[in-house]
Amino acid sequence: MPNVKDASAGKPRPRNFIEAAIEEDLSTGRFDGVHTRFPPEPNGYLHIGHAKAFLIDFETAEKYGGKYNLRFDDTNPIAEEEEFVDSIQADIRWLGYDWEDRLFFASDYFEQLHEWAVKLIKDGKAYVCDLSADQVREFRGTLTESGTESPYRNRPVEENLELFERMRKGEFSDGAKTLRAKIDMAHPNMNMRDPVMYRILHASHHRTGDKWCVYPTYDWTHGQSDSIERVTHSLCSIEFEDHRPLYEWYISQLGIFPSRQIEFARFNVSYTVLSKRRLKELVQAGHVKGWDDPRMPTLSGMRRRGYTPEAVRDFLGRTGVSKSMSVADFSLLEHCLRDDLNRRAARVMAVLRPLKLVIDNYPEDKTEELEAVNNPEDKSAGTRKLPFSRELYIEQDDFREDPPAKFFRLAPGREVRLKHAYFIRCESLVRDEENGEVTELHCSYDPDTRGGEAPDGRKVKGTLHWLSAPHAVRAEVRLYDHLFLKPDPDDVEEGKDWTANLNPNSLEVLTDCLVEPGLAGAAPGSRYQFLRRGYFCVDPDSTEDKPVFNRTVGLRDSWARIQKGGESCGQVQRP
RNA sequence: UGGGGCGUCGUCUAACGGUAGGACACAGGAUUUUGGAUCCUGACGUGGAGGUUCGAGUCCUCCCGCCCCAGCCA
Repeated sequence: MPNVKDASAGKPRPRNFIEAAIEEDLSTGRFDGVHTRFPPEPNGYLHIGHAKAFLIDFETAEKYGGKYNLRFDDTNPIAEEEEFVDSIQADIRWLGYDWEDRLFFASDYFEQLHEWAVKLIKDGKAYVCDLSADQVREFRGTLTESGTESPYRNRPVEENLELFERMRKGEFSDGAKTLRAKIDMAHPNMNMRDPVMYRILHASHHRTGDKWCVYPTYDWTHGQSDSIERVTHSLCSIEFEDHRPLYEWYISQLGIFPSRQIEFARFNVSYTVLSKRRLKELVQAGHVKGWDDPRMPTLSGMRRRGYTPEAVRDFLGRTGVSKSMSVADFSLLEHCLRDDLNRRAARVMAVLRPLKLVIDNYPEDKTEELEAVNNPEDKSAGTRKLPFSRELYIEQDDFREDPPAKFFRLAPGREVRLKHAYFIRCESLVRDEENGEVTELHCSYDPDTRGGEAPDGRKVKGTLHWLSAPHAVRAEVRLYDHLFLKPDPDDVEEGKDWTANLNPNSLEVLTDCLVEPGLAGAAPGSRYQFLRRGYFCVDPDSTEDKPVFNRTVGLRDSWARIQKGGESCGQVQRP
């Protein structure tokens, strides 16, 4: 299994409340092993919140030497599609997990579930109800008032059996009847007020086709599926806590393997939203380009953005497992990303907003090759040759005609180092006659500083990245920032909704960037560190002659912080 | 004003009834051929009030606050 481990791997992880419960079960003999499951509904793409959930399911099983299943909870044919069955598996595999031969579908248990429903009917524990959806709601009562029993509640067993059979055959229209468990309409827990077990749905299911006209509800399916698979600990999110009595009721009425449901808090991340409904809205309203838009918290979006499975797992592992409301800091994710990428990403140079620079005392027709290390954190990554010539490009913001305090970069009369190359001094500049903007810098270089070191021992405060004009390759770079302006997207003024917090600048596309010649034709998914800028990943939109890069995460930028003054930051990334 | 759950630095989390610790974030410094990385330092917390105890984040009582539930969604 995924043994790659994060920095925190060595330290003994304290036991969380789930592990404490499991150890209790093991010591009392309630269970003699641990078997878990991840039960996604194939109705959308997985996001980081789902990842947190299956990480808990899978790693908990592994910790106790047990197995885990992947089971699709496909009980609602109207919402579910084969496409998601595939994407969900791909996303889980991407994070490094393998359920081996334990891939299941709740729909595999439809026949068994039906038999059990018949048993409950025969036991007088379930009945066919003719109330409409609206009536069922009215009869259910409210949070503070108990409900009213359905007039169909005491139908004879034989009649229930016959009606249920006819429901199955499709003799009734959608919604005309339901099969309900007979529990207690006055129960303080709404879930126990005669919950619906089956609804009539003349819909085609992605796996069972048109075989069924009745489909089981979540409550009637989940616990029994766990039981069939002999899942010991059915870990789920906290909103199912008040479903537990029902989960246990069904299992005990049936007298089958008693899986235990344990709930944990849902996972949230600052500056984003994690509900399928909202994610869908972002896609449909065109706020993002699709489910795999690199700004999306979906696993497919994060993958495209260049996030590594190791960093994502590290992030998820560093955040807690508890029952209290939790919002993980996006900055922790960024930290995990930088930590991982710093060790493995090859360094290259890329100029995002080019400013031409001519070295007047460098021979016009000369080109030389300079050696550059690929990764100072990993000597085994080796070195590469970089072409250097008289005409170069540097970053626009690496030059200031009138440098502010603490600005260490290039300015008139100043000397800086070109990374891996030479010391250069700015001698003069050329302006655009119309608007007065600086369009070109003229510099001199010191041939004795080849490689970046001065024999006389003099120092420079700044080191810039650069590209040889005739050798550079054109590229498109997409810069991403938080999707929302506030840590909590719901933090809006009266009358406005979460979309008011959408960050209008979450994507900035730069089309005239330049990168090292070695990056032409880089394979989609390849990751690099653009020196002094951040970590970037090749996007699938890349073409033979024009690579496209996504900024995964910027480098920590203490200069940006100085410029911003005391104002706290972390959210604003500018190259 | 029904039921269920949850409250420890800004965030996520530790702490047999015995010095409230760590990580991220933040602030300062050292170092540096990336204003990166690395290293050092600092500031910041037990929702509140009582009670038990030599001693309470931990035990008891009351209060306050937040989240979930009235789908034939999951």
